Amino acid sequence: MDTIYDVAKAAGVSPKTVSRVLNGDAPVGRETRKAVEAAMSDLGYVPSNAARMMRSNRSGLIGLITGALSHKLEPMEPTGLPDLYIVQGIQKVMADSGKTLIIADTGGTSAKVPQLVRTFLQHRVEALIYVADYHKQVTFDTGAGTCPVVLVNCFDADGTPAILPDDEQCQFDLVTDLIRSGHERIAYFTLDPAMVAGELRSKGYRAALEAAGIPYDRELQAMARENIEDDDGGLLRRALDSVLALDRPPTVICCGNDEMALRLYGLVRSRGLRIPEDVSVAGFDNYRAIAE
Amino acid sequence: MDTIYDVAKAAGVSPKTVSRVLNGDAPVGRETRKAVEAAMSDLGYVPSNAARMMRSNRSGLIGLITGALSHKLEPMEPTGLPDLYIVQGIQKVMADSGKTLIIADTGGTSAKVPQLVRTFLQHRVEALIYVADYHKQVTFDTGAGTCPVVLVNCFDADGTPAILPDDEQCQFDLVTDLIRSGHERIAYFTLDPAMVAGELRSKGYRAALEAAGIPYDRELQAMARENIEDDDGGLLRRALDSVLALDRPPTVICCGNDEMALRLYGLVRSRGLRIPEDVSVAGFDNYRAIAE
DNA sequence: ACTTGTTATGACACCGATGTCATGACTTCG
DNA sequence: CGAAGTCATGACATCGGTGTCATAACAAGT
Repeated sequence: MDTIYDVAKAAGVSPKTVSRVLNGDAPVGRETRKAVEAAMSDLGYVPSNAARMMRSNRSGLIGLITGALSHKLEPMEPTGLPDLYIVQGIQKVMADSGKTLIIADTGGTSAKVPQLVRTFLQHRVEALIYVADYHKQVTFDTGAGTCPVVLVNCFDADGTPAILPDDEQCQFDLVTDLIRSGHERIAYFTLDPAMVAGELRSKGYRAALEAAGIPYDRELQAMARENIEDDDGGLLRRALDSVLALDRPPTVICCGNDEMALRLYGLVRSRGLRIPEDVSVAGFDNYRAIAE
Repeated sequence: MDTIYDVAKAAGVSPKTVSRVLNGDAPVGRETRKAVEAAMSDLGYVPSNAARMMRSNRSGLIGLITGALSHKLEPMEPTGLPDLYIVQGIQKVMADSGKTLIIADTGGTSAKVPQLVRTFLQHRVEALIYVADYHKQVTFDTGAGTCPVVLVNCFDADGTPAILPDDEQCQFDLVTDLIRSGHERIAYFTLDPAMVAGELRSKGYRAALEAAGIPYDRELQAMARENIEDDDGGLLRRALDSVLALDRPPTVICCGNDEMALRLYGLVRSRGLRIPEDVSVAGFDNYRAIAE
């Protein structure tokens, strides 16, 4: 692998001039530039990022830590925009802005995170991004490092910059839409209350009802958590039966996430009800696979 | 960010000794080592990979180019082990062996590849891995670079090292298994003949029949390509009808991939046939999502 | 006791780029 | 016409580690 010196010699100029051609940070004579460019392509020269970085202190690297790669094996996610999509979007933006993204997967266990952070710091990443698999609170420790961190789909107690889905607003919009379509009896099956998204969406749900002047009916809201392993779906079934047994059953049921909606869909039909004539089912996350 | 010199000063030793502690490439006195380690953790020292690499010429980076991230948006893949799984596996191996994986996504268009390769070469990756979305032939140009390349799920004309699924052997094994289970009339619905995997699997299919002494019946093999956009499923339907109309219809139908199997499954049932009493359906790729 | 070998350590150059400063040629303006 | 400014270029130090070699202390073998 040849260096900037080889190029300089081939072009009959000084290394610094080659550097200037590379970076365009200072004027270079037309003829000189052409000679240098010719030499570079002749030799198949590729500048070394390592050397460049040593002097300029800009690595051009962004470290991304996530579990998106591994947990995609289980197509079931608690809730939210699938993190793989987020990773994808980030990758695209980085490529466009000339940064190189280093992706490390936690493999599901957050125990590996410090090790991964360390590796990234060794590569002097300019920033660290942590993408959580669903909206939640985390603690993310860079270990005394002073590297900028951005949390995506999660937040911590220290006020680290974070990008979060606006669950409350979205749920508000969804319910408002339903009301506008003529629904008045709107049930809402919530997620595990420990989940941040669930709480926020509940707020959005109630706010939308209030805004439309529809009284909040406790009986129309039920916990039907889905992401607990030993839940065989009984909660969801009981929740469905209880709202259907009401004097004024709901005309639409909102689910905490799409996967719940999918299962509810099956349950409703097995009760002999038609969708959407008898009752509608609304999801939230809009998985592409499930939407199909 | 402090350097090896700061650590050396704090520990009262020479920089080289710190380096030795870091790399363990030469004996270091017990006391000295302890002092250095204390200094390192005191200062929160993280070695710079860039500097290390300059001298030692080992970047510890592996470049991976794929479309796995982006095309996962469409859960439908022509055939084969989903490449995301492959990427995942590679990531795991790399992490274990102390290498850092840089992943770049092509975003679906291979036009970006040269640019990505260039970026990776700038980072002086120790090897390049290209993971194709399905078993096929490609041309992968490093642009005069002398970087080791490994192709996964694809191959090129130059004999570049490649890791490929053994489609022929697998199909052979599958059909042999079916024969062992008592099947004799085994239909095979192939993929687009332009696909490498399809061809190989056909060979495996015929080889298995031959090995078992079952004559190959042309009428039991039909092309029912699935991955052509404007194919509305008519090919598959016609293929099914034609084999069912035979004097001795098949007792099992092998599909070129799982997705085809899934659709066939639906078609067969809509014909009023029971599975597996009347006819069995065998897939190939074993998608986890679909298997469920 | 003397050579040889091993252990522990430091001095110094070097990897390949870029930042800083210097220099020479040429313009421009009062 | 001389001072000041711009353009094009090169010399040289420097970033933070590691490879090479030198050196000193001490143990072991003859």
